[in-house]
Amino acid sequence: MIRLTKKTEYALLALQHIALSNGTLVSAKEISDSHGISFELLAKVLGLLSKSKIIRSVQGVQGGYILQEKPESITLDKVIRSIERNSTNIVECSHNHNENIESTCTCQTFDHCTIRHPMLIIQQKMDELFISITIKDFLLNTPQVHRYEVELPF
Amino acid sequence: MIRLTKKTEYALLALQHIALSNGTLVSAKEISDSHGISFELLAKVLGLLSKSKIIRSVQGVQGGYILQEKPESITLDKVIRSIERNSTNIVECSHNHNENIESTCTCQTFDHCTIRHPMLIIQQKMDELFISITIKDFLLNTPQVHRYEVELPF
DNA sequence: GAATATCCGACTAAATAAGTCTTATATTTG
DNA sequence: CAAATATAAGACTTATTTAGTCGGATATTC
Repeated sequence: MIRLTKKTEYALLALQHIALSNGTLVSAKEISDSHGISFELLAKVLGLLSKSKIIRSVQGVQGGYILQEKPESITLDKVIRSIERNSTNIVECSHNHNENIESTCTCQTFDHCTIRHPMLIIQQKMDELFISITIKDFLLNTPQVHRYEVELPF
Repeated sequence: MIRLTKKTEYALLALQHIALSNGTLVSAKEISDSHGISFELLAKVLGLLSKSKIIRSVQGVQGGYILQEKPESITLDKVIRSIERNSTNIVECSHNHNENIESTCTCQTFDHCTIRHPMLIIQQKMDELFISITIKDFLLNTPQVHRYEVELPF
């Protein structure tokens, strides 16, 4: 199946929630409760988003998460690359085809692969699509509409 | 991961191979041998492509497969829908969101899902992308270039 | 009738995804 | 300082999906 993982889904849900929270810190608990999703799994996802500097975390009582980038600069591409193991590659070898790194490719037909070129084109178009979508697209046409009222870190 | 399955990869490989075979019947063995892939798995894939009328099969000695549609009308979308279990849905519920069928959706937040709308947009754009790519795109810039020499069934 | 090829379903194994649990660390509040 | 709350991180288990294999049936040609 061509499918975003639950982790990525939770990431988008969380980023939307945080973006709509008027620049205040939001805890993992608040997000998991309000969407009825696993707290532990969400926490892991938030950890990954922190590590890739999309959000910033504050520990301790009254701690939580806040965006570290503008919603319109957080692309779906960035989110997926933060969360999913093999980023956005649609076939096993596309990273080898793409970049000139030493191959750990198990594809037996690599040397005479006849679909390498068209696959690269598809890969490129998917990347473009994922780059064109941002968290800003998750803020309109949603149940709540909020506005930033406090100073944000960007 | 966002990834086409090996089955879909094999389907594209096979369709390219058949399209380049001058309208003659091609056996599963020929395709699996020439690309070094599992014969059994490929045979299964070819069965699915036959069932969805993308190719036509002929049993018996000298049997094999032939395209039943023009390369430019065999879209990646059609291929994926023939092969992959849940077609091209990027999240579990997008088919429920899309069509008005009775939901078997396990998503707990369905009734108040805040990312439903943007997800649908993404789904649509991916569908458009997959429809825009056809087997014709797999016939240029490949190692071999052939031309149809015999009458084809379309 | 033998050889070759598709057809089809059951089955196994490997890989990935999803979810849980535990412990550690940081920060605020009383 | 101690308790409470929140993130951080890694090990672990379970479920689901994907990949691959096997065996037997059917159709066609020679």
